[in-house]
Amino acid sequence: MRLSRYFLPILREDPKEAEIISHRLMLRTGMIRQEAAGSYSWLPLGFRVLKKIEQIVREEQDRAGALEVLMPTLQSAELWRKSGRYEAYGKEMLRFKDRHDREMLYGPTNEEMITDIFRQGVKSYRDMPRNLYHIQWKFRDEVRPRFGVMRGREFLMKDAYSFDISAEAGRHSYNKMFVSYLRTFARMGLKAIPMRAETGPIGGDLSHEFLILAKTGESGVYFDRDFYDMDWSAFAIDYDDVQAISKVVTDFTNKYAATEDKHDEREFGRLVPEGRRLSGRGIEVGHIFFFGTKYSKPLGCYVQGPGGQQIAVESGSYGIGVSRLVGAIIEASHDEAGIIWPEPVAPYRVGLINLKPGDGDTDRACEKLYKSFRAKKIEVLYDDTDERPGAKFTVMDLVGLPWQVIMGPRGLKEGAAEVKRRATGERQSVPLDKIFDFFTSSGASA
RNA sequence: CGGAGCGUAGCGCAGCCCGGUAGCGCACUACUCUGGGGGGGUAGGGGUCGCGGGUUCGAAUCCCGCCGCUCCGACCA
Repeated sequence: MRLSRYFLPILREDPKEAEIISHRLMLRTGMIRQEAAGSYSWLPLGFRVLKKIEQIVREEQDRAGALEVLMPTLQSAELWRKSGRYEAYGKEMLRFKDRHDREMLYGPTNEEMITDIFRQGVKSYRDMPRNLYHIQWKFRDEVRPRFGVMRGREFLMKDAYSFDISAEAGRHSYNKMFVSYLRTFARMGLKAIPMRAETGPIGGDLSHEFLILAKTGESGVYFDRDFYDMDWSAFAIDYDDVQAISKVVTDFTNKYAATEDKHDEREFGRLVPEGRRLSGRGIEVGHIFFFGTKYSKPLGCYVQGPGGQQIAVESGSYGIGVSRLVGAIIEASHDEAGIIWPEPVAPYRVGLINLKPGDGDTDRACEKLYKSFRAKKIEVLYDDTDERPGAKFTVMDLVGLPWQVIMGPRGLKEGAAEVKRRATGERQSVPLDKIFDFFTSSGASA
């Protein structure tokens, strides 16, 4: 993409409402625009990142055997009455009436609807287990939206729902999601620590939150330093291998990690040696629950077992805050100059900078580079504008693309471009005919 | 929902106390000097002063009501 044809409304000054860094940077780089309290439009740059995160989530859900569906944002009150949550959910649920005076709501979550879908489609234990998920906009009328997309009222969430014939089988479904979450966050360059959690209005007794550490996190967290030394990448595990999956979960849950609501100072002291006790702030990016028959029973979701008996389905639900992750990643990865995108979620991999737009030779050289990048499927944002002649600040640093290829008359004379790595600031001169080797070899991998 | 505060150009703000019909910086447009990183010069464009009512000869400014937004606490992907 050429910057001269892009929609990138950069702000030179910090909008006053943005208190935390991710919100500031998202507004300043023109990723989002606020429409109302806790409600944002996603502009081209931000939307690309959102889509990348969504795609990673999707791939890992699919890998774990979940099946993607899409349920509507609007639901009727009827099902929620059956589960008893229509009254229980409170003012967070946005309610309204349609033209026929039917009570409707904008879905804050989908346990009722998916349970009804499953109930209608599956009658036999032979069709179990199943896990259905969708990635859809939710609305929760938060008392106090804040922190940009981190606590919006309208947000994009991946929610998966598992259906099993027994609690034991359900436990494996839960474990699969647990492991897939570790993989999902790791692919985005995040270490999301699973912590024992409150179950809140979803209900159930088995639940973990996944939190990433950030100074601006909303929850206090206490955990064992050992988490840092664990292998966060090697989860090439067969999801049907019940033992192996269970072992990963055990490894990640038998170390102490708790949010402040669940924190027990005495246990912390007993289980974790002093030198390994860490505390800080965390951002919740995922939350998984196993709630058994809490919804299947009131909603009449039963299947026939091998002996012909009716069995209430055992379920769990598994959420990832997709839009929140955009902010969370920035919280975890930025410096004074701006965002530092981890490669897998970066809106573009390379920023190509023409230092002297209008100069024929330089223009031609940059143009050639730009076209070659595109031909090689390397995502590139080409700054071909003539907006900031004497600038000390760079849009590219602010926007935080992993790599910058800087090209000017001097480089042209030397037959080389300067390649800058955003994360470290390290620069090197790369001969023009070696540029693509550079970006396809391991030298330029994340 | 309790407490605090703010709505004036795209963004950041001044003007309001002491009423006289709107200003600054950045951004934007044109020309120009520039050019290894928020640069300089000249000339410009852009505002229902959140909305409604009231007081007044006259309201951004005073009074009443409403709406929106932000921050601090209790709740949450």
